[in-house]
Amino acid sequence: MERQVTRRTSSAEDTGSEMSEEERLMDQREKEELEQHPKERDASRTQKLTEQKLTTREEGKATLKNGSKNKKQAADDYQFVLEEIDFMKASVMDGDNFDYEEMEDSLEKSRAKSALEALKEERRKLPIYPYREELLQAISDHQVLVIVGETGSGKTTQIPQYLHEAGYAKRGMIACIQPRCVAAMSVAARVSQEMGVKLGQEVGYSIRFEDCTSEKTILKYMTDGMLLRELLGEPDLASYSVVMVDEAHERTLSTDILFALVKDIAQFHPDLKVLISSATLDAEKFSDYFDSATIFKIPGRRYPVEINFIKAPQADYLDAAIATSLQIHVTQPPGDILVFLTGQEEIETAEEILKHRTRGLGTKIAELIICPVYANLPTDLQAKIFEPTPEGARKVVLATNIAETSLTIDGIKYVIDPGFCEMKSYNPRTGSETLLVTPISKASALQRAGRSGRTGPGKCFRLYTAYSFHNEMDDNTVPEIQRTNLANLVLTLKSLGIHDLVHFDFMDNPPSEAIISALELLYALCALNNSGQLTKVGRRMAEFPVDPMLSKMIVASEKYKCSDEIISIAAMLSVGNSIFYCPKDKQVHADNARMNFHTGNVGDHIALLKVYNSWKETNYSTQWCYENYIQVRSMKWARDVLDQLAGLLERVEIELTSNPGNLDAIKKSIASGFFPHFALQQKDRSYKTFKHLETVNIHPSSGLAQVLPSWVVYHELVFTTKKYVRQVTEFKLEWLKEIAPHYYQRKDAMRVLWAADQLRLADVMSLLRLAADGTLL
DNA sequence: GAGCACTGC
Repeated sequence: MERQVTRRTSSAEDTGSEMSEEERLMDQREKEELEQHPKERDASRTQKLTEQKLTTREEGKATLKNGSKNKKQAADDYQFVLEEIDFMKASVMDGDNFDYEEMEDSLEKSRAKSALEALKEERRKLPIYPYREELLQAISDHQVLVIVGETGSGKTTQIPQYLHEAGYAKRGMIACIQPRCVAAMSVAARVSQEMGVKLGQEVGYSIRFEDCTSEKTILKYMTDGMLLRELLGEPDLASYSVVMVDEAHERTLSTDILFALVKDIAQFHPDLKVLISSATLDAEKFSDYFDSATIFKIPGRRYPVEINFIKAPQADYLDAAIATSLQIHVTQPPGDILVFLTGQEEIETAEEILKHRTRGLGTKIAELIICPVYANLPTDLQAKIFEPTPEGARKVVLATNIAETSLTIDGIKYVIDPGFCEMKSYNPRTGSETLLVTPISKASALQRAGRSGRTGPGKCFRLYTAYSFHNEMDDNTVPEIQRTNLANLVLTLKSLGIHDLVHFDFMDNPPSEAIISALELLYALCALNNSGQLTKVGRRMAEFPVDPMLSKMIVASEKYKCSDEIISIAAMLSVGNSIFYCPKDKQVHADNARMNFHTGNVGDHIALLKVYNSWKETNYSTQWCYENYIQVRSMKWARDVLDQLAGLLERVEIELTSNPGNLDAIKKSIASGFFPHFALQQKDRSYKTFKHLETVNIHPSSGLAQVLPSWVVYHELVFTTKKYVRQVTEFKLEWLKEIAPHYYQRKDAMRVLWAADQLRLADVMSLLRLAADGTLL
């Protein structure tokens, strides 16, 4: 039943001989400079690097202008080791065993005939088309099928249609699960066109904040989280005949849970068909997990991509990436360049250096248009990457991982892959998150390389050695379930009635400490009782699509009569760290604008509330956002979340009450959810966390970073260059008795007294009093 | 004195 993708292999050496003389010269120059300035990557690098570049690159100009000597040696000194990786050759496969006229007749009537003709022609040209019958047979023969479909095979748009044409929709909806909502929307739109029906009718999509389906819907494209939420109301998926999990290799937290639940459901519902569609090498793993499910392979349509590894390891990948971009620009045929960098800061640095260097070269080289792109970049600036490159110019896109899966840019012919990305991992012991520059996996490297071969043959330049690739890089990225806080996942599973989490059949087990600390947290929040059952509080909390400490804060706001303020704060916090936009060149202005919301040192939570309310007062003005360096996109998202939370309040019968003047009530509600996140100030401006005795600092972006109250409650603890607490609000120790007497014990008070350095006398006294007067057990 | 990417009845 397995199909092998046809592969094309060819000699690995030939590109080396295509190097032009200029290229060799550039190479030589770059290498000399790299050797002269070996640099380690460190936190303060940016400044240094920029300064250095601005001076040393002047020499590069001279060399290029004069041309010069020693070409042979240059060629020997610096060259890429070339190795060709094989991809499917672009081909049009024919084969015609399917009657489209018949399909048409059975579909809705209202449609443009000629447009449909063109679409059906396109459908037939997709690589998947010749496999239609065989695929349908396989689905009919097996309840679970793993489908390996390369990019461009047409699996996402065609398989649900094939299933519909084969009559599966008569038994229930055909769900196609996507990891991203843009994909769900755009694919649904495309499929509705192909079927000649109106979007939202037979073909629809369902994503957060938008349910574009109707009674008639038979093909439903939806996000993974959406199906998970639906499962809470319909645990047996009775309204579906087929669930196809697309892009399963991305392994989001939600899809990992879905795998386990769907596997379980399938055992009791033999009529439910399960399709797992994965693009990469881990099909075997999916097959094993689903009890040796059959694997069905479909070739894709992609152009060959030539892979080049660097010969010797580079001291600094950013340096090497910039050098390589310029080298490509000067020596290679037209085609845009995509460079994968780790973050905003790095992209801004690279942009500055590139601008300076190309300016230095003046008219000696063709125009190089530099386009930065990262998730936090305002939408209007992001749009620049999609503008067509003018004749004679070349575009270089400096992107984060956003370009690996989320954004597709046409016209990219060259990919530069330094082999790193910034990744979050979670320490369940301390509850801290770490943001770390990490080597990417082989799967990720393949994905990146593939970005150059979408519209024509491409080239990928990897800034690491072939040896590193084969011997040092992991095959796959560690799945999210193994590097994230599981409190929300555990709450979801508990509300589905799954209690034995340690023996739960995950595809990759999360660390048991992560499950245990999640259970401990839920117990501390009173969401679970002694026997691990969901309490009434827990059931209410599970209704809210936010992390448990946030949902507890919301539930607690009922008591303090400030649910209105609290859901606004929760909505703003759930947007994450992207409310404020701080471009490097306007940092002072942006910082000033941000500090305007901190008057009165009310703390970051209440500052967020002020931001939201101020925006609301301007009638949700975009202009206001620009003036205040605030991301419009984030604010709109917060508004949608807020609407949703308000609706859910009603559902769990919590009255929407406002108590704007009573800041203490708001702070107490926050603390009711976040009491595990208390910290005490030490004399050296750092803080000691009450429970885990971690030494932390208030994040410099906080309004309280200079104020330093004795006691704070924080939203999150992130470990970047230091351990920072972000989103901080003052808390009064005497509130502890009211809020979390069950959580902190006398021994915690004594331990923090013992562990903290140079406490203020007043704080020592308060702690002793707390331990002595019976407040703490 | 700091900043990966997604996403949720």
